[in-house]
Amino acid sequence: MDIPSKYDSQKAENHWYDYWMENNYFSSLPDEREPYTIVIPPPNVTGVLHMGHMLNNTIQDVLTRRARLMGKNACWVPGMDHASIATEAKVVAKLKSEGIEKTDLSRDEFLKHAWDWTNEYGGVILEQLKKLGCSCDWNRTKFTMDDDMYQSVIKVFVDLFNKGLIYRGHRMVNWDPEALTTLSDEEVIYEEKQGLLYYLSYAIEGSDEKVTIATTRPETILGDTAICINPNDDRYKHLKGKNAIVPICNRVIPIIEDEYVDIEFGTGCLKITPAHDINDKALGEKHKLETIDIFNANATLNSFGLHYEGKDRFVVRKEISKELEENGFLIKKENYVNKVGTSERTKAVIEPRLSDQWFLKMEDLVKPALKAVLETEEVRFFPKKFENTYRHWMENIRDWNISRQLWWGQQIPAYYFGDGQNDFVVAETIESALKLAQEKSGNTGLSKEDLRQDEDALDTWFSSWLWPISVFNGILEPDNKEVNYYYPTSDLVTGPDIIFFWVARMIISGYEYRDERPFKNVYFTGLVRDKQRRKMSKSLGNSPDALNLIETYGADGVRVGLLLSSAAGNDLMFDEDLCQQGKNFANKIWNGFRLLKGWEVKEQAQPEASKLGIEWYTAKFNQVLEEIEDHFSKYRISDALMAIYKLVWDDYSSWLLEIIKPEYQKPIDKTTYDAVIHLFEQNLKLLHPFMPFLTEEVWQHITERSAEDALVVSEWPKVQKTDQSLINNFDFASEVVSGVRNIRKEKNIPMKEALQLSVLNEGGVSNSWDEVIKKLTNVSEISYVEASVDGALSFRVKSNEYFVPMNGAIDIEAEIKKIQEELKYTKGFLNSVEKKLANERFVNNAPEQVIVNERKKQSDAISKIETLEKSLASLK
RNA sequence: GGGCAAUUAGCUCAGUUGGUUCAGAGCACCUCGUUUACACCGAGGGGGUCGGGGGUUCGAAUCCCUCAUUGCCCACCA
Repeated sequence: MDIPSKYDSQKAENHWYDYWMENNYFSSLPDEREPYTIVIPPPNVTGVLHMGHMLNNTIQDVLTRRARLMGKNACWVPGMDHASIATEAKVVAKLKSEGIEKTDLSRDEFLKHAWDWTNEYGGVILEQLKKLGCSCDWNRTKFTMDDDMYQSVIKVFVDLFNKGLIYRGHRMVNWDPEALTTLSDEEVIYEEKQGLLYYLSYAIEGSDEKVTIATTRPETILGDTAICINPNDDRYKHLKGKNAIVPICNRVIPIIEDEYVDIEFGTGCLKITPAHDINDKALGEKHKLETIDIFNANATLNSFGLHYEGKDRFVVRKEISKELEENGFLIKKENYVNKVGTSERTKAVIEPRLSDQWFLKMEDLVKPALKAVLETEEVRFFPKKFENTYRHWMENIRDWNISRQLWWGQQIPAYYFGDGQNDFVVAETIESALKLAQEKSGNTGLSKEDLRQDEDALDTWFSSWLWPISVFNGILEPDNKEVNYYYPTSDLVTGPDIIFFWVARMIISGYEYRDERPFKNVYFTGLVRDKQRRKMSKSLGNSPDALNLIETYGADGVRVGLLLSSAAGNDLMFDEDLCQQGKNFANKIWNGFRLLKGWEVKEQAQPEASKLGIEWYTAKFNQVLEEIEDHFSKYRISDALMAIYKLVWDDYSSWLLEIIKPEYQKPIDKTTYDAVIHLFEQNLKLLHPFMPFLTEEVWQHITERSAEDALVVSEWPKVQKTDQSLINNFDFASEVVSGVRNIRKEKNIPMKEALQLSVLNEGGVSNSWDEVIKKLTNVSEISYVEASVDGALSFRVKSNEYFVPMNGAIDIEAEIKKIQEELKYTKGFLNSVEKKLANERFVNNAPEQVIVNERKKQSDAISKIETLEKSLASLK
């Protein structure tokens, strides 16, 4: 047999992935089986595979493959998200590099470029997922901008509008001056930045008095429309009812009073700029102040900026502070750390800005979604701690700003027919819009040409919140066979960073549009960090190249590496060594396969040791399988993997294979061989979800298989009743084996040299595992004796004492010392047990079983002490 | 500022309702071994006052209080 001693991952991976695809093993159609459905968190169409994806999709694949083996109709729906801001930004940048400005293009022209871009770069990440082994149903690949997906979004918008849940509002929103669009609150990231607090002096109208205010944004004084003081602040009582004069522009503004002002902060005196601060806007409305917007969309100043018109806000900040200083308005500057909102996508500093936007009322929509997670547990979170986060957000939810000033996305189906605030209609098609507009305006002469569709697109999440429904066309055809079969989906695997963006909103839309949860369980993965606990990111350059990793360690090795230490919700400290560990494991299994393949099989009697070994491992396998099932039921994926790892490496390879291994170049009996092949195959089934390629490779070569017998579609083992006594007996025997090995080690006796072993056993019962012990320790004979053996080294297991006769002189002193130490420890242990038992309060209060256990410990210790003392006496 | 979580071996983490030798696992480390599946290996071994302090209890890694440190989330004061 000529099998290389190292597993060649690359060869196997290409071959078996093609094989699975050719046999359609990943594709799913509704049938009579129980469905198991996962919808992929659609990666951005702009994205390339990073470690976060690797982890996330490995977990999904493990769950999917396991479900498939368990006989369920497994359906993992892949797809991509059009990611409006990110993609539009990339396309704009690309066009710019070609000398084309977005503003020079029509909407349709721009969209054509965007589609070209999507078609060229879009599928990359999905191809990479195949390399990882992901068993998605690729026939079902969806894109959030596909026609049917697009139509679903439009239909939902119209529906929500007709229900009165979508409204148009003039609101202060988070404006990204770089992307020239609005962001939702969730897309704004606050960062601490070192800035300055400027103390500015404003003159009081009609007097020589001055008042000092503190601001971090001196450039906004040109938009000031009031000064505000706290009515309880005695320092400023005399200013009530007076006016102040804004420096530079010399506008006269009122001094108003409001308890909102913090007397302690700054000077206790606040300038109000309703156009550029959310709190100022609230005060402005309350006190009916004028609103002066001093910025253009790109955050340069407009004509209200006077001589600063056209300059960027940060440039102006520097220049205006200089001008203020020169003219004596600047009293002082202080260092000040404040939190500045930045765009998640472009990193630009957010500008609060007033504009017309579309909003979705959340208050009522949220109710069933809140209940499903926190009361009925129809949707369960793993780990549970994220329920708190969810609750907090949902209970304090604000209306969702769903419009974006972008072209790449679903265009808002609102059509304007006049200039009035209410001169618009919302409809799925322009035809029905026209009809509605004619009715609303009373003008039957309106034509399509008179309608202008809203320029804005919808927030990307407004399409992905429908994902679990729309991938099965459940919005356009709510009663179709597919959605009825696959929905609700089973598990969702995603990161906690999008719990609000996506998870919560899918639950909301699920109840609104299916009156049912979108998924039963949500598994939150952690973030992948590097060894120094830094988040892996492109900008830091600390993220290893995914495909390189797969090439180096094999997809299976990488999968194992990622999963070995990633409890749900805990960040994963990624270290390539983990992949090495995975690769080593793959090689270990590979060599187990080589060993089996190398044996000559013959009809002959089965050795007793082999028979016992097979029986024991069968029991052990079942015991561990039970553990594994328990881990899976709690989504403890890495614990499940570790249980299998130890089962295969320790119990199967180190113990079972050594027990049944025939002598060198001797054949193995068929009974044992068949049994061990079966057990090996059982192992492969447990391993398959984690290491799909290696296991399929080995599976197909250990036994001749036809295509329908591929491992990927075989059957997950079922838990059988376990004979615990087999496991207990083995554990005992393995302790004896360790005892002998220790003596070999201590005395440097090579394995080749056979030993004798004597047992002093009070009961005098022979151990049925002697054959196993003999084989694993190279003991030629085990004899049962009535008294201690002279000239021998000894060790004890439970109350049995074992002797290994030595040819040379025994160091009696050392033996005595060893026994004395053991005696000392055991006596100390007995002492503590007896102290406990002598404590009346313990005996009275502890449960019965605990006391029984303590008494057992006591009697065991006593008999062990007896044994030890006898040995000691005989040595002396 | 408010909330949540965490702190156990060098590293990454288990430890379910307090109670069997409960102080564990994997990796790393050390010693020995190139024996005929695998040195990507085998056999053996060392290593922790369970973040500090206090309390409840017959009994605490586990429950309570407190302090410290770290992480995350929410809000945001010019």
